[in-house]
Amino acid sequence: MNIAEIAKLAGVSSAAVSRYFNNGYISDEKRKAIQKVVEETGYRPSVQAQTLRTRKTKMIGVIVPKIASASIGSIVEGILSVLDECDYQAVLAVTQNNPKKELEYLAAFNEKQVDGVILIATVFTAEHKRMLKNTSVPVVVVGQQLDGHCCIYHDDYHAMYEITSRVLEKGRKRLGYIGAIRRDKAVGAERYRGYKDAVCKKGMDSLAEHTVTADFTVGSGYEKAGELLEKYGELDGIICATDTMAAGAMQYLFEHGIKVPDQILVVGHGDSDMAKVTAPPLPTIHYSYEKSGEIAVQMLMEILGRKEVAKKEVKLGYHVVDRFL
Amino acid sequence: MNIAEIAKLAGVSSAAVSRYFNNGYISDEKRKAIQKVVEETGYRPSVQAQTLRTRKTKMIGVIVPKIASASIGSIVEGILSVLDECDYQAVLAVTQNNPKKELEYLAAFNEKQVDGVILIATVFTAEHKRMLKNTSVPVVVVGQQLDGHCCIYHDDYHAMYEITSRVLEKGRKRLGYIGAIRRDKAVGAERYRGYKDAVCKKGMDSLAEHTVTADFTVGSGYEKAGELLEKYGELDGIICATDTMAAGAMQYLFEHGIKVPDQILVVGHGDSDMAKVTAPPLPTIHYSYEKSGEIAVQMLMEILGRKEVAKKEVKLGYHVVDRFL
DNA sequence: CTTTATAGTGAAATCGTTTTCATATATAAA
DNA sequence: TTTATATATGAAAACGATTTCACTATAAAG
Repeated sequence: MNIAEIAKLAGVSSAAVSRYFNNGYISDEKRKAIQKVVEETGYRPSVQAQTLRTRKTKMIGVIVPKIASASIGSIVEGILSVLDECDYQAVLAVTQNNPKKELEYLAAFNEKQVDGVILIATVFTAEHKRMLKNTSVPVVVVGQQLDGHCCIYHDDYHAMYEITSRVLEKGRKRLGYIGAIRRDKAVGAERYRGYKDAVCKKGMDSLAEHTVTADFTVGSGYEKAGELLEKYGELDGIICATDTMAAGAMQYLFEHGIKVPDQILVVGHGDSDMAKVTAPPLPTIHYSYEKSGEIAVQMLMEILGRKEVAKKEVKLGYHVVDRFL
Repeated sequence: MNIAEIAKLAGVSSAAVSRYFNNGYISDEKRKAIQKVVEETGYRPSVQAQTLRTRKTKMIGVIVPKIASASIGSIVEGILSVLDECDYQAVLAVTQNNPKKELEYLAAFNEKQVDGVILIATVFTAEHKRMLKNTSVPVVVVGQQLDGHCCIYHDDYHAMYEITSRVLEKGRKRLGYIGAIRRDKAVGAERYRGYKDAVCKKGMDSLAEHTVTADFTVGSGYEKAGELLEKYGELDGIICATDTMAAGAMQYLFEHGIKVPDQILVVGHGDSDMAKVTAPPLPTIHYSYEKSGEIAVQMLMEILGRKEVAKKEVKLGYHVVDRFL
């Protein structure tokens, strides 16, 4: 059942049928005739033929490091909801934090499989940047600030600065920090910088060194909490770069009979469900993950609409989820 | 840069170039010539043209109720990893548990946008079944048993039966159950049936009525735990149909100063990270979610390979994550 | 009564492949 | 020497839409 057959049945040319579906010039008379045939046959134009001819796939590539993650899941949820409104679809690629796969997918999408790409990556290498320069499809980066590119990210620095300051204001004097790899600019570098600046501001510069690096899992949070306590002795506060790692740390403290928050105050970052269900629940930072996904799509649609590619950065705010006693 | 230009540059016909890419008859001489030109130009065949001609999209539609969920995230992760190996891509559709959207996406995918569909749904209505009967693309259902369809699911009944029995064997006598809507066959009906049969087996039939229904969120687990205690008085055990709801219940008990497990033993279902980070961590049931996604893809590939559509059911096992003292 | 603009139309070209078909050559078997 | 078989090839016909182009018919303007 193709456009030619429909045209024949309706007694018109296939051009007319095409116009019927694309609001071109067409008389009421023919419109009616075509409508009738279309309804009777249940005909739908072939998406692949349209794609070949128009060079528009109505698809957006979404590249993520992993999908079984609360924050990324929320971003993707936001992306999909707006994409659905815009009548676009998402093809999803998971890189498992493998930079090679990241570039591979970027290249594949760039080979004109999709109209645009939303990239959620943790680490941007020189090669990433090189490749991003030479893409022919528009790319929007989410979760990381990246000079010269469309991106939408959170104010990691001030968020961490503020929550650390609040912990210090509670009178905690011996903090430790469980962070992420520094090459991850947002989660690794910026959040640590916020922590560091906050402690230094109070003249407690030595605390800036009380730091270990975990890998985003509960297990690593558990392990690194132990390492932290072993290395730096008696702490009265642990600041974590993510809720997941904070929850792991909580588990360690629970198992070792250390009272939270009496002995050690633990704070997370991200406001995931996990921060809600530890005992006690964790103070944390709320980011609008879903919103960031939505904005990313809106930005992409804007770019796809007018051909001018206005490089734009959007920095989103945060708020402290204040569960301090 | 299309196949004709490459053909001209290499001094061959476009058929030869096509054969070059599809392992058809071709002489070494011409193969070399074509390879040279392809490398120089960086030519890649147009996916859309191939799709139009071959009617194979190399895409699988994946329909999920939500993506920001630990279990679904794992399934999707499994799906994507195998899909990647098979050189397929996934187009992801999130229905937000809206059955209308579910059918909508199913219809859209069926309109020949994808080669196959993996459907993760919670509730199957008559309309679902009717639509599934008339699909032209193969569909594999994950997480639910569905007569007459390819599906892969877990042994929810025996899992819940076993963990409930274990709780009873620990001497707990007054259980309560936080379940999900019964229309969700796997999580709602089967798990409840396991609970019921376990308590009845011990002659404690009245416990089968100690039940409330929550909606998969932490908040609802919290709320319904309160309701359960209010309605049925002093309980010494709470069995939950999901970890998330169990974690919510834990939060309620923590806030109300009820000791777990001394006063009330709480168990979850699903072995998510959330069950690891409550204090104490929750006994739960482990399912191989990722594996189920992998198998779903393998099954789909098998169907796509040979044209015979062998309706197949796969029931996966479980194991108890034994955190009982 | 021309000229001009506008709405409406279909034939045919185009998008970039794969695949059928007809044919040619080289090798093996009879 | 003939016949059968396997390997190799390109021209041309799909696949199913959109869009350009040339052309009417009608209305409005001069």
